[in-house]
Amino acid sequence: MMIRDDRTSEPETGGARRRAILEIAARLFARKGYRGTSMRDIGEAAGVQGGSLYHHIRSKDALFVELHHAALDEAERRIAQAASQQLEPWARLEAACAALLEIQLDPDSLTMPMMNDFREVPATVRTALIERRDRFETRFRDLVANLPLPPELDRSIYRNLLLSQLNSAADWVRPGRLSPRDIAEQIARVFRHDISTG
Amino acid sequence: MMIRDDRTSEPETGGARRRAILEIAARLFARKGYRGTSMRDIGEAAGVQGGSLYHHIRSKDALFVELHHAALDEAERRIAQAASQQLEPWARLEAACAALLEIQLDPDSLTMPMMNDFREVPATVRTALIERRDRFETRFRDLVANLPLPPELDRSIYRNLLLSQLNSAADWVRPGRLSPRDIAEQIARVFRHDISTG
DNA sequence: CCTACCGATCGGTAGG
DNA sequence: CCTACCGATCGGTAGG
Repeated sequence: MMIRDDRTSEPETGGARRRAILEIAARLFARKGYRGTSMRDIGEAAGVQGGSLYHHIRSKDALFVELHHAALDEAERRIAQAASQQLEPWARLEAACAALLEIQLDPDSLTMPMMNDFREVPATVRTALIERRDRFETRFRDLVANLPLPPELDRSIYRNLLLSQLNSAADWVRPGRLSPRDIAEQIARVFRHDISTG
Repeated sequence: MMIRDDRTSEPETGGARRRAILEIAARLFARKGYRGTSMRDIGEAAGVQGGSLYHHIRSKDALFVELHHAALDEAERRIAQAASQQLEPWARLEAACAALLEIQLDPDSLTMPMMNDFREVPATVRTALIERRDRFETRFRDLVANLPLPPELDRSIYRNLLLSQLNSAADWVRPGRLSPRDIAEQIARVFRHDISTG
């Protein structure tokens, strides 16, 4: 997880301390969910009292939204980078899938894995999350638009199916058994349907 | 949601009252999740105080597990019934997918939609849920085993991909826009890969 | 089925 | 960054 550090500051003070706290919070949210992670949990992991965190953040809600946005920022970067290495449409799609899966399946990526359980989050937070996620998913629109799909496949549904497939992978993949690339390859094979060549 | 009524009793007393409470609780759990639904919420929806519910149930945990198991019991029945109407392997699979999707996408089915967020549930409950779900998913093993899949598709991964696809549909399908059958048809098209005919 | 309460926990704040 | 606390809410119980 890359987190911006606005202020110029000595190591382990100011912005650096804040960044460390954000990373700790991200790990906890990813593992235990929004409601399952208390401010006291975060404080304990950071070696301070829960109340002391409010020197660095405004509220639990704001913290979560900030982490979510930073996670999607980084995911977009990595996916764009991976796709740009490929020219052929299916290869581009598979590279993007592999990049997203690597993020979703890495237990230490601190990046995304919890970003799907929108229901356990307050309504105001949910609105912000969904808006950002919708923008993120737009990045897959061109990737899918360039595929030579047979006409009986609806591209909008196809894109949603692919994205939900990628996002739900963490729910069933047993860590260590299958690599993100293995899963990405199988997903690519299932989702590959050329209009001409079978 | 079908809930067993063990005792013979007059309408709206004993078992009937209990069943009504279970259905109310199932609806709330489905909409708000486990942690997002308090016993007081359930009591309010049932027209009683939260504490009064403990005359009918032992604990929130036990209530949730009971609802989960009843939901999977009914889902298994409906899926088996739908698949049995078809002979051809792909048709059987599509029928099973449509049956499961109808359950997952019906906001009033009181049946399953919340059964995926295992992370917000206590560990002891989670164990029971996962065990039951694994047994449920076994029902799809034969359906997949009978498909004439090309050898480069791993049947175990394929089955997991299909199930997670079906289970995550409720997260993105906007109710009313697409029918469960439409989604099932598109999923069937994406997942259909014959070994011989393209 | 109710009132009244328990111990625990939550997000957050005051005041230093 | 701490101590000490707030008001709210939680699952659950006692006693009727």
